[in-house]
Parts: sequence; C-alpha cells; structure tokens
Amino acid sequence: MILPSPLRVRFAPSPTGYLHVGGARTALFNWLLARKHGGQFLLRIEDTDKARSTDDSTRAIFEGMTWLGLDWDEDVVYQGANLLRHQADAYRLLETGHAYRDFTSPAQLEAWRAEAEAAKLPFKVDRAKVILPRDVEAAKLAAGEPFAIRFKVPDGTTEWMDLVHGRIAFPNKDIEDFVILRSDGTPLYNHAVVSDDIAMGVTLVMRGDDHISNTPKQILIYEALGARLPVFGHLPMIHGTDGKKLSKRHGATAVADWQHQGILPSAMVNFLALLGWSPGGDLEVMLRDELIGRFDPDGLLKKAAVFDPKKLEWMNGQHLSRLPIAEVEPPVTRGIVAAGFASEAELAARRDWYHRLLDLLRVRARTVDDIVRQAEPYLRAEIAVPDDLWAGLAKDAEATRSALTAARGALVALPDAQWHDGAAMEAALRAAAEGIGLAAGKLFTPLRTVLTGSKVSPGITDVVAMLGRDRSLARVDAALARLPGAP
RNA sequence: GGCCCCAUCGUCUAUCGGUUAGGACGCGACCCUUUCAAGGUCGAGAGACGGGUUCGAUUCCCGUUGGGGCUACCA
Repeated sequence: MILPSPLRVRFAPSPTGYLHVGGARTALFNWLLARKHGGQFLLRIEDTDKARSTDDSTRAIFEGMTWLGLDWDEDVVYQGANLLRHQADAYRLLETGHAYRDFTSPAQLEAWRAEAEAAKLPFKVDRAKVILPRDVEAAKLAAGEPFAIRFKVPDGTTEWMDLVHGRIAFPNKDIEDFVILRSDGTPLYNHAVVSDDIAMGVTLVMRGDDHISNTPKQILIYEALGARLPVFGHLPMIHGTDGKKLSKRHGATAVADWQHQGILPSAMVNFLALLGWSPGGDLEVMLRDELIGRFDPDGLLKKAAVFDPKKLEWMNGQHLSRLPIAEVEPPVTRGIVAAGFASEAELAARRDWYHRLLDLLRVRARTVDDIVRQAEPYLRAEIAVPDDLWAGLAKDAEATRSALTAARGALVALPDAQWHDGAAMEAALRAAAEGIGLAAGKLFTPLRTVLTGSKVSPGITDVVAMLGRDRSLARVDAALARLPGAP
C-alpha cells in the first residue's frame, strides 16, 4: 500500500491516566513511520472530557513520550482549545443537510433504549420521531429549547482500505444517527477527532483496532464536510498474560512503571515494536536507528499480542550489554545515588574506574536495578556478609582461614605492576591454592564472599582489581578476625 | 442480541500453495567455567475444527468454534 504524501501522522491520547504501554506502542508506530519517511509526527491531547482529564495525566504523557525518545513535531494541540471550530463544523453539517437538530430529552432516549432492550431489538434512534416538522422545530427553537446535533447517516456502505487489515466495510444501516454536538454545545469524540485531523492536515491515521467501528462514522463526517480522507490503519491490541485486554490487574502497564523497574527506553521501544509488527526475519534485538530503518507497514500484524514481561527483561539485558556505556550510565548513576551507595561527584571523580565497573556488571544484569545492586560492594567502604553466607564460611573455620590466608599472602606478594594483570593475579591465586593443597575454586569462593558479601560477582581477579589492594586486604583481614577461633 | 476484527509451539513470531513448519522468550539437559550471568550445543513444544478449491494446503474460499472490539448527548 502506498503511503500518503505529505505524510502527517499523530498520536492523540486522552489524558485520563498514565501513558499506557498500548498507547506508547501506538505512538511508537506512528513515530517510526514519520521518522522513516520524513513525515511529521504530531501530538494532540484529547482533553474534551474535562471530568476525566487532568494536568497530571497530560504531564505523564509528555514524560513518557520523552523518556521513550518519541519526539513530536510542531506544537502540541489541545483538543479543548478547538471548541469553536468543532461547533462551526457541526453547524456546517446542519446547514448542508448532513445533520439535524434533535430536541429529544436524554430521559426519553433512555426510555426508548430500555424499550428496545426489553424487546431484544437493536436500538437505533427513529428519525421519524426525532426529526420534527419545520414549524414545530421552529417553535422549539424560538422557545430556546436545548437540542443536540445528530449526524444523518446516509444509505449505502462505508468502506476503506485499511493499512493493516485491507478492505473493511460497514453497511450504513447498522450505523445509528449519532450525536456530533451535545445540547450544551460540546462536541463528541468522533466529531472532534475528524474536525481536528482535518485542521491538522493529518493524512494517515494509525490507532488501536478498538477504533475500527468508529471509522465508518468518521469517514462519513469527512465526506459530509467535503474533506479529503486520510489513510486509516488499525493496530492490534496488546493483551495481558491471561489473554485478556491489558489492564491494571496485570501489574505494570504504564511505561513509567517499567522505567522505575530498571528498563531502558531503548529496550522498551524495541520490545514494543515487536508487539504487532515483525521485520520479517529472525531479527529480535534492534537499536533505535535500525528500527527506523526496518520499519515497514507491511510487517504490521492483525492479531492481538500478549505482553510478556519475561521477554521484556531479556530484551533489556541485551540492550544493557550492547548500548554505548554513555547510554546506560545515567540511569544506573541515578539508582546508585538514590540508594546512597555513592554521590554523583564521587563517581565523576573516577569515571574510568566507574565505567570499567559498569562494563563488568552489565553483562550479567537484566535491569538497571541489578547493576545498582551489584555495584554496592565496590562503592561502599564497608560491606556486610549476609548471615547465611557467613555461616557457610564459619562452619569450617579452619579451611576458610587457610584459604583466606593463602589468598592474602598471594595478593600481598603480587607486584604493583601485576595488579591489573588478570592472568598474573589468577596465576598467583591458583599457586597459593595449590600451595595448601586446595582446588582453586575452594579459594576463590570464600574470597569472593568476603570481598563482595555475595556469592555472585564478576571474575574474582576483576573483583580484586576493582576493589584495589587496600580495600581487598582490609576485607580479608576483617573476615579473618571475625572467624571463630581467631586470636 | 446486532455489527466488525482476529486465529502457527505456553508467549512473541517466520512462512507470501510444495519446508523434516524456522527463529526468539520461557523451560530442561549439556558444554564453557572460580560463582552468577553472557555465549555455545541439544531437547520438549504449534498450523482450533469441518467442508471445499487445487496435482498439492498452515497459506485461497465458506462454515463452525473460540477470543476481542464497538453498540452513549464517553474517549
């Protein structure tokens, strides 16, 4: 399918909560399309529903978009600011005979609806009852009675070539004459959207497929207004692990939740892109630019996808390892500072060392938090060996003592020049173990435990090198002194 | 109920009539190995069902079933 030119797409969330991963995915696909083809990506806040819209939500959307790196072009459009145009468009439809005044009270409508439901019949407003004779209408109008403006759905069929689904058609007889302007003068969703999309020059509308049944109504409005139709594309939904529509019950559904759980924007974007789209081959891990380069509407899927947090974490681990260090540093630093392990200034003061540490830790981490947690022993002066690990060491105090003593001796004897020579240090430690008839692992393990307070860490020589001689020896000495039977 | 959309391993997906139905996550085993990751090898694991069309259907058509969406003077 050929894309419109100029290409102007938009993301139009209503600010009633947080930036949901589903919304983020919709925004991402629009953004990808615009960035790939040199189009414009616009942002419109649909704050028409004052009761549900809040400034906090609007801010959350901006923050989420910014975090993900989805920058928008031109000024943000606030739907609420376009009230006058929405009204003018509605009245234009009234004047051109594409809509009519409806003086029916909400209570009456409700009664009709209940009636139809009782009779198990599909409800549609009855034009014969609603459209009044000219003189009656004039009288009500003169009396100042409130009325809504209802769109007059013509006979026929409304269809379009959907960017992802191909041809979709709705018989117009199944579409009710719908209200476009409330009796209080405010527009309804379908009307405001079309009015705004026309005004913004949007040429391609890509949104969730929960909007498929809104599309024929919107197309009818475009046509009645004499506007050029945009291309429509409807993206599949995102579901939770239980196959149901993704919601709060599934835990983290806001992009900010993932941000706080140590997910990188780069990974989030990559993961989201693969939900409902495929580059066609076996590609999985793609950085931003590659995503833009490969994105193609032909790869858009029709089937709803399940959001799998496990795969997101794996994806994050991949990005953590592959991204330039400059991109993983900021969030890790924030975490370290927040945890109180070090100050930003302290880290900046030994930047090379810090980056070496990050390189060592990121390969075995899946989240930013994993790195922060593992960085603790290298940043703090003192460490505490957890009780259960200490118990393991103390159980055979003599073996532990001789292993630590041998390791200590090897480290003390290691020339400064070899301190950062992993192979030399390893040889020295292995020789020390052999010297007391121990397998090397039996020496590395207790050493690791007393140096890091953990049973997992980078290779032992890297640990020692990162810690430095003084701190390493101090930790060994502290453990030696604490061992049962110590002098 | 009516209308619309959808349907390949548990999950994300490849396949654009002919494949031992491929890859990834997760799971299991093994290798590497000083731990944990990472990496490597291997394994279990899928075309919802029924009809057509065709020499041949996962692929095209119809139906069934099962999911989902909409059905407001909500967005």
